[in-house]
Amino acid sequence: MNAIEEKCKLKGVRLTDQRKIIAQVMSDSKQKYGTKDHPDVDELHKRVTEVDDKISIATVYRTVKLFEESGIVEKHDFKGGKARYEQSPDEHHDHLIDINSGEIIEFVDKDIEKLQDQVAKKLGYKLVDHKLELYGTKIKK
Amino acid sequence: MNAIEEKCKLKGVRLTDQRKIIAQVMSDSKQKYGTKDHPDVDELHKRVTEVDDKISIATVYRTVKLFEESGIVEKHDFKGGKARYEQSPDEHHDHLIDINSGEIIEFVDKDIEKLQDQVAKKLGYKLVDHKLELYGTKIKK
DNA sequence: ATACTTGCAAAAGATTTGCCGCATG
DNA sequence: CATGCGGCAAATCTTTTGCAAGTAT
Repeated sequence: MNAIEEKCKLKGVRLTDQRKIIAQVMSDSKQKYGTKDHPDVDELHKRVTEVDDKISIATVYRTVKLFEESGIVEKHDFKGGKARYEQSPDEHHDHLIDINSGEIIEFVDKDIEKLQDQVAKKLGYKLVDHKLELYGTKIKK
Repeated sequence: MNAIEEKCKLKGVRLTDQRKIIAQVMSDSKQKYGTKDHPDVDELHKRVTEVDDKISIATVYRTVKLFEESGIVEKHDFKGGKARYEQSPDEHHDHLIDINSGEIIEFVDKDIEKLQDQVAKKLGYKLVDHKLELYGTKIKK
């Protein structure tokens, strides 16, 4: 059983055949597709229909939303207009997006995180969430 | 003449009556509406039609896009689905969004900026752009 | 039985575009 | 005159939803 199914069980999210397939595809996106990708709904639908071509795109939308509300997957609104998803990571990370290739590199920087907390506090706020996206071009060596 | 009109002239963007009104409304958003707001297209249209009720929402869309492509205004995709705009600031800043009130606080943190550059470089990238949004709740004292 | 799921198609919300008359250089 | 601009409505794109039928508990 993949990690997403595990979490569904844990959170009491019912696992139907369709949801299992979507869970599998999202889990696979780490292993199968080179650099871990962050597929949008269209891409997910394409992949799940390779397993079962009866699954409608509405179900994919409903399922990612359900998973997101249960904290099982994360939604990102990178530039481009379509929401993109990834399995919720064990520990938070941010993203650097290659503006030429679209490739996404994940990174963690504890110092930045700490500074964010401090900035929020200084402004009189408790930090609840944050979004950090870096956009860059590859340096040729 | 307001700052947006100035920039249009500088960049050779033709100033029609409609564009002047939109430029004025965007410039005013700093002064007139309490905390500087970052209005979406609907809100802009509402304000613009108070001056000239013939202006269509398509024109507002076309104009903010034009202004954005000329670097005169900045577009933000905060949570909420609709793009929001602000006059391009003289110096870059990031945003803290109050998740209860929707209020937006602008801030600059040079240390965070520096770290972002370093992170990108370490990953083999030249930083071209970035987006940092903090979401928080007000601390009561 | 009862409540939840799904597929389909229609609806909704944000944004863009084609067309055609109008304005501006 | 020639090119660009704006208004309107229709089109597009992503996402959501109503409904009726199917599935799981």
